[in-house]
Parts: sequence; C-alpha cells; structure tokens
Amino acid sequence: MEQILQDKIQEAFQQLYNLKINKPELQTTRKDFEGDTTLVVFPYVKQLKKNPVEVANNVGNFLKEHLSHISDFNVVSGFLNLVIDPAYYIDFFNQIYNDENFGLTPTDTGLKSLMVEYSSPNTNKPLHLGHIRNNLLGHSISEIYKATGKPVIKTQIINDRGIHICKSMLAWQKFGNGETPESSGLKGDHLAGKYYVKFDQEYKKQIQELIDKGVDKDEAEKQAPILLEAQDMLRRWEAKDPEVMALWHKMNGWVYEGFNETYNNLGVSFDKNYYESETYILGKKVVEDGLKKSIFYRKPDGSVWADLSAEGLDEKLLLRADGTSVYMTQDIGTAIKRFEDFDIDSHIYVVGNEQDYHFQVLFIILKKLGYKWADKLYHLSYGMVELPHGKMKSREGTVVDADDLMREMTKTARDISQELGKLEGYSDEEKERLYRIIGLGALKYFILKVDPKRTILFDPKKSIDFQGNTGPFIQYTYARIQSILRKAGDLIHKPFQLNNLQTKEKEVIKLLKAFPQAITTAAEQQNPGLIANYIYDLVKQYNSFYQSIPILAAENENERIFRVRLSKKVGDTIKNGFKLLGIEVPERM
RNA sequence: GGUCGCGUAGCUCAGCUGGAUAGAGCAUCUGCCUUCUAAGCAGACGGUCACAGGUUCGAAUCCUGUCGCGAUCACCA
Repeated sequence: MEQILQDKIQEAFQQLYNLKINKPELQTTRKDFEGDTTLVVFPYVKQLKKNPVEVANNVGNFLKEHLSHISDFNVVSGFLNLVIDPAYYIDFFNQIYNDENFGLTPTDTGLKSLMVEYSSPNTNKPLHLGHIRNNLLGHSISEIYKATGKPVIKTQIINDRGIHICKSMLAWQKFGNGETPESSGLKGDHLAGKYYVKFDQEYKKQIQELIDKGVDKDEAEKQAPILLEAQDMLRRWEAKDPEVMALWHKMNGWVYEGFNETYNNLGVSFDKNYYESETYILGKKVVEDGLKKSIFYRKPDGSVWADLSAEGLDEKLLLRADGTSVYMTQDIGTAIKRFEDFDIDSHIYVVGNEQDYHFQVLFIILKKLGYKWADKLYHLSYGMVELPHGKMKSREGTVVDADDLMREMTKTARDISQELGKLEGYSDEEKERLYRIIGLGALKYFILKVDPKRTILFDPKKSIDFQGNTGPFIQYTYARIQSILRKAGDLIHKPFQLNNLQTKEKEVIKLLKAFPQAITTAAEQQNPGLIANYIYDLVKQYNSFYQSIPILAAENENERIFRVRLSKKVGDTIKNGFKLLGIEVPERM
C-alpha cells in the first residue's frame, strides 16, 4: 500500500506540475487530526513556488480520484492528511491473521552467517549485573538478527589465562583446605570468586606489614610474597607445569559449571566457546608476519607496535619486549580464527563502552593487515549499569551478583503475586515457574528497553516495577488475551463479514503492520529497545481498546469474532516480540 | 589536556534519517470491579528538550562553541 501510494504521489506531481520528485516520505497522521497517513508538501512547494494549501489540495484530489483505498483527505497548512478506507485494514488483517510467524523471516534465506560475541567472562569470579546487561543484549540481538533471516552463531571468549586466574588458584591452594563446590555448597564460580577476594585481602595485609617495616608503598606492592608466588605460578602455567595445570583444570571446571547454571537461569546460550588460552598464539604469529611486511614496527627494546597516527590515533603495543602477547594481540588472533572456522561475513562484539577505543584500534589493525571482512566488524557498545549510590566496585562490595539478583527478582514476583492471590488451582511447581517467568521478565525488559549506549541507573532496593512500561504489564496483557481465547471457544473459527472498524481497532492494526519494520530497524541499529517499546505501544493501544469496548459483549457477532481474532493476533505478536527479547510469556497470571 | 559518549517532567526512560500542540511509566490527585483477569482503564497536574549561537518555511533532532557528567588515552583484560 505504502509503495502504491508513494508511486501515485510521484505520478501526481508529474502530471499536475510536471515535477519529478524523489520517493516521498509518509508519516502516520497525528492522532488529533483526521486521517491515517500524511504527506508533508513543504519540500515541493519550495521548488514550485506555489501556495502549500493549494498544492496539497490538488494532490489530495488526484489521489482520491486515482486510488480506491483513499477514501478522503484534508489539508492543514502544508500537511496533506489522507484517510485510508477501512476495507484496506480489514484486508490486511485477514492476510496476516493465519500467519503465526508474521514479521519473522525464516533463517533459511541462504545468507551468510553473522557471529555475535557476548558475555566473555573472566574465570576468577562470578557474573554480575554488568554481565546481565551484556548477556541480554547479546542474546537478544542474536534473536533479532535471526528474525530478519540472518543465521547467527553465538560465541563467547573465555578469559581463562592470566595473573588474575593464578590469584584465585593460589589463594585456594593456600587457604582452601580442599574446599569444593560440593563440600561448601557454593556454586563453582562463587567459590573461585571467594578465593579471589581472599587473595586480595591477604595481599593488602602483607603490603601493610611491609610498610610497617619501613618499606615504601610502591615497593611493598611489588614485593608482597603472595604476589610473587602468583607471578611464579603464572610462569609455571605458561611452562605447562603439571601440578598447576591440574589445579587450573579443576578450578576452571567448577567455574564453567557455575556459569552454565547462571546462563541457563538467564535463558542465554552459546553455539561455540573460544578460550583465550587457545587463541593468543595465533595472534602472536599474525603480528610477527605483519612485522615482516612492515605493517608494524619494532622498537629498540624489542617490543612490537602499530603506528596509527595516519588514522588520527596513537601508537599501540602489540607484543611486549619479552615477546608475550597483550589483549590486542589475542583479539587479533581470535578474530582471524573465527573467520577461518566459520563461513561468516560479519561479526558483532557486545562489549561495554569502556572498550570503545580498543575496538576502534582492533578494526583498523585488521584492515591494515588486509582482511577484507575488517569493515564488517561491529562493536555493540553499551553503557555502564550504575547503582543509586554510584558505580559498582568489587572491592567495596557494591557489586550486584547476577545469581542473587535473579533470585531477588523471582522473590519479588512471588511476594506481589501472593498478595494479589490470583493463582488458585495452580500447583506449587507451576507457581514457582510463573514467579520466575515474571521476575526475569521484569528484569530483562527493564534492561533491554533502554537504548544500549545509555548508562542505566538500577535501583535494586526498589527492585523493579510491575506496572506501566514493564515486562509484567505486557505479560499480563498476554495472559488476559489467553483468557479471552479460552472463553471465546469456537467463535474464533467462524467466518465473518466486516465492513467497518473502530478507530482504536484501526490503530492496533496499524501497529501490527509495523512489526516487521520494527524488527529490521532494531537489527540495523542493534537496539532491542526498539522492539520493547514497539510492543509496549501495541499493548497500550490494545488495552485501551479492550477496556472501553468489552470484546465478548459486542452485539454483532461479526464484530465479536473480529475482536477475538484481533486479540489473538496481538497475543501472537507479543509472544513473538518477547521471544526476540528472550522473555517468556505466561498462559495465566 | 586529547578523543569518544551522554545531558528531555520531581524520578526512570521514549522521541533524534529535521515537520503540526515534545510523549510514556513512577510519584501526587479524581473517577471506574453486575463487564472477557482492576498487575487494568479514563482523566488532572507536571517541560526554557543543559546553555548560547548558526543552518531554514520549520530544530529536542543537523552544525559550531560553552558548561556538567561518564569513559578512555596501561608492557591490565
């Protein structure tokens, strides 16, 4: 329809004014004016040097005459408001009604795959609130891309090597007394985290002892025996000392189990894991090749650098003087390996905005190295999650743990639900499942609806609202629709004839129509919030319709059938849209 | 100091490829359960879109500058 209308408008200007115009942009008419879609004629008036009202009227008349679906029009200054015949909406609705997957493109389009990296944890401590935003964004953007027909491979890079890992291993070895997840009842990642903290405490104690003995602070920080031990352990790790390797495998195993539990609860998953311990070697090799080709250069001390001053950036270190690799080196290796391992043509990194510079540099270096996919790499950068009293600091104990938070959300959902007492006849098991769906729905929606690049303010005490623009509000609407469908019985299968629509119904259909566009735009902008806010608009519009005109109370059976069907379609769209956000939807609540 | 991002109602956020009177939710206040689920609906109150210029028929939106907040500029990851 849009297409036809645009063509016709071009034709109108051609015939009436002999003016060739670009594809005109149409916008939805503001609610306070009559009409469905609006053409702004100001841009053309300028070229024609004519009165805007006159031009708009002429074009309006032309369209009304030549297009059957334009039933009327009105002109307000330079705005031409076109009224579209209800039959058009009814036709459209009937077309999409039976398509359960309306708006979703199947993933067998033959397109090449997209790889999405997200989560990317360190193996020395559990996941926190920041990871939750990361995971939700990564998972959701993957689902959104799939919905546009692009196959997606989800991956994470597991940061399983380095001094921080040795710190928790060492502290466990020294103070752990053989503690295991089983013996302590702690999740594996929390156990590792406990000893990481233990290391830090011990380290600080030793520094203080040295300072008391008269050693100066900087020196004390370098000399503390426990730090020297950790550094020694790292050297032994790199030399593949069997004892250290055994410990490393054991503790990492615990951590992975813990992570998997968190991922499962959060509803995210990965198709392929990369381990830093496996990819950093390739990075070193590539950098050395680049050095031979003079893409990089060596400083007198032996360290290797990339000169990016031509790009307006700095010099960047790629290999230390002792030949060991840095973060950048590893990421170069990892990127190349991924494009070798998989038939992909693009790649998204979901990583916080504190690494904006890192990725800017990484992409330029890969381009310099001649990889033609380098300009198909994207950094989905997102803002920090801040707490009311400031930033999260692990040392100050102000980190919000991911597992705790999810448990807390479920508890809040339980408390509120029990207060409302709506779940009679449900088994305890069903109830618990529902509390989880609602609690996590609240959390996920709260985080995803915000533009990724913005900093989020998260107040754990107030927890999360269940009213207004929230996940549970939308879930509730879905549950109510299911209730209508149960009561409506066979009504839904009956044929019907309808010639006119209420204004609200038209609004709801317009929104349904916009669903595919919302998905495409969300994918392009890598912003799940667009879908979240789209669904909210739809639900809001639908609710206000539903309340003012009880669906099953219509006198005319045709109308009743149509309203039930419209409800079903709205329900389907909520379900499909929420799936893209990784949010479940309840049959009853 | 250089670079990047952000600044919209008391609070949390939409809107930003320039369009009509800048929108929601929370909070405060007023109505609505004999209606398919009131976790809802209708309404009221609330704004110098940080500030100052510029571009134009038209700017929250684009450009420049200023201020404020954050990130980054590591031989950490």
